[in-house]
Amino acid sequence: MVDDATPESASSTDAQSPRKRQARRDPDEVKARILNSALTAFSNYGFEGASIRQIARDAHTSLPLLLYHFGSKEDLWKRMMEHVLQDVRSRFIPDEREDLPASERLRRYIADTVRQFANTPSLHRLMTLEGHNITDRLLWIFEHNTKDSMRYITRLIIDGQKEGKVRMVDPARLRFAINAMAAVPFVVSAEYQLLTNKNPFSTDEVEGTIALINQFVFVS
Amino acid sequence: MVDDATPESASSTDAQSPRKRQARRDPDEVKARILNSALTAFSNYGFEGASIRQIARDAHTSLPLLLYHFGSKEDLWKRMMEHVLQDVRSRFIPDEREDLPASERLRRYIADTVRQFANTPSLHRLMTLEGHNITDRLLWIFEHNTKDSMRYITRLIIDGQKEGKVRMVDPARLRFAINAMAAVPFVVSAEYQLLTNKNPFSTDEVEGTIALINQFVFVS
DNA sequence: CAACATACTTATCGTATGATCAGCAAGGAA
DNA sequence: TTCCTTGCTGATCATACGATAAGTATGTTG
Repeated sequence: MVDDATPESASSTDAQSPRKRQARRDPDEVKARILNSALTAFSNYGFEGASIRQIARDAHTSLPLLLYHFGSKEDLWKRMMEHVLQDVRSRFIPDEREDLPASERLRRYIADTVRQFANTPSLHRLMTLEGHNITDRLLWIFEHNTKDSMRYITRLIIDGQKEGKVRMVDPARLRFAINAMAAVPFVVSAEYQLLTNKNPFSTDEVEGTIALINQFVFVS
Repeated sequence: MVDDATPESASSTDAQSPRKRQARRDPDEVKARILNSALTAFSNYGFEGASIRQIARDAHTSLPLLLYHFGSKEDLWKRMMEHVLQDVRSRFIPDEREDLPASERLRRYIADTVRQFANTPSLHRLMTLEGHNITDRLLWIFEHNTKDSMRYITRLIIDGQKEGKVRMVDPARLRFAINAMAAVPFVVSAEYQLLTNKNPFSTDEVEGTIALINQFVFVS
């Protein structure tokens, strides 16, 4: 799982590692630290606001080494994005169990999505930061993630509506609403905390958010 | 109204202006241009990502003049925020008509909020950019806007629930959900357009968004 | 051992950033 | 007419930015 907060990461020099033992210098470790720092920085400050110098500093490395491993700021952004999306997918897609009715799979998707954003609030922040303007980076996200995800959930909504379980509203609009409600408490967590005196990441709040979305989406 | 796109602004050298006619040089005009450019830049790139040099350039002025009028980047941000919040309030608060039931006022609040975000998507982008971290700027927004707004709408929700018109869910959570659904289509408008091939700012989409939120909030 | 690739460092590039200061020009008030 | 405030410009500051080049260790492979 992507670690959103701490720079620590599992070493790849473990016994079961397939590659030959690489003595003391392990580039994968510093790369992982850089990717984690990059996630924090890009999601906090946006692409142009983030400084790869600062990212290198946070990862306890130097700027030239960062650029040696990742080439450029743009490339670092993409590698970071691939890293975090791969992590998302690894915990998501498995639920293709065709034996479940669509509405039930939608219910699971909602819960997974909320927990996903709770675990990795940076992800949705990244998409929010890019989502207002058509840039190369938005198109990149769209091709690598959004498009497939959208297709999948639209299917679920339509099938769930046929089952009579899902409220009859425009699927695209509903998907946006689900995403919005699932993400916003974590994206603006500080504001949430100021307003409600509650930690949106706590189990109670996460479950409450899921329950609210379910109330909206499914017909009673 | 705050103009989110064009740098043009109404001149204050009109005949009805109370201040003495000020010859050719009118600082208010260039100040207005700067504020509009600042809104665009800060909401696009975040506080640290935005460049006051570029803002000055967009406003057809120089950096020293910008700093002469606004002092510093931080101060410009605050003046810009005051400017946009004042504009929001001027089109909002009037609906304090006590003769209407709370649920009806909530219905109006929802429609106003959606249209507000459609008119000034930058505003919510600004709050999203600040909302994840407790900074001086977030606290500033909180004190100057969020707190009062929250108090007002929480009242409406609770009263609406007493009237039996509003779904019985936690008021704070409901407010966040309303805000999220009202804002997100405009905040990530480019993504919205890519996914749905529809313009979220069009009248049809705005009204559709309002209708969806109403379906969720009010009991049938 | 020699040859070579990989990981990394130091020094430096040109440019952009936020900010300051001295000076100037154009009113309005005395 | 003199003075003073206000609006504005040009030059310049130290610092930060993304990026590159040259060189140095530390392996692994032949």
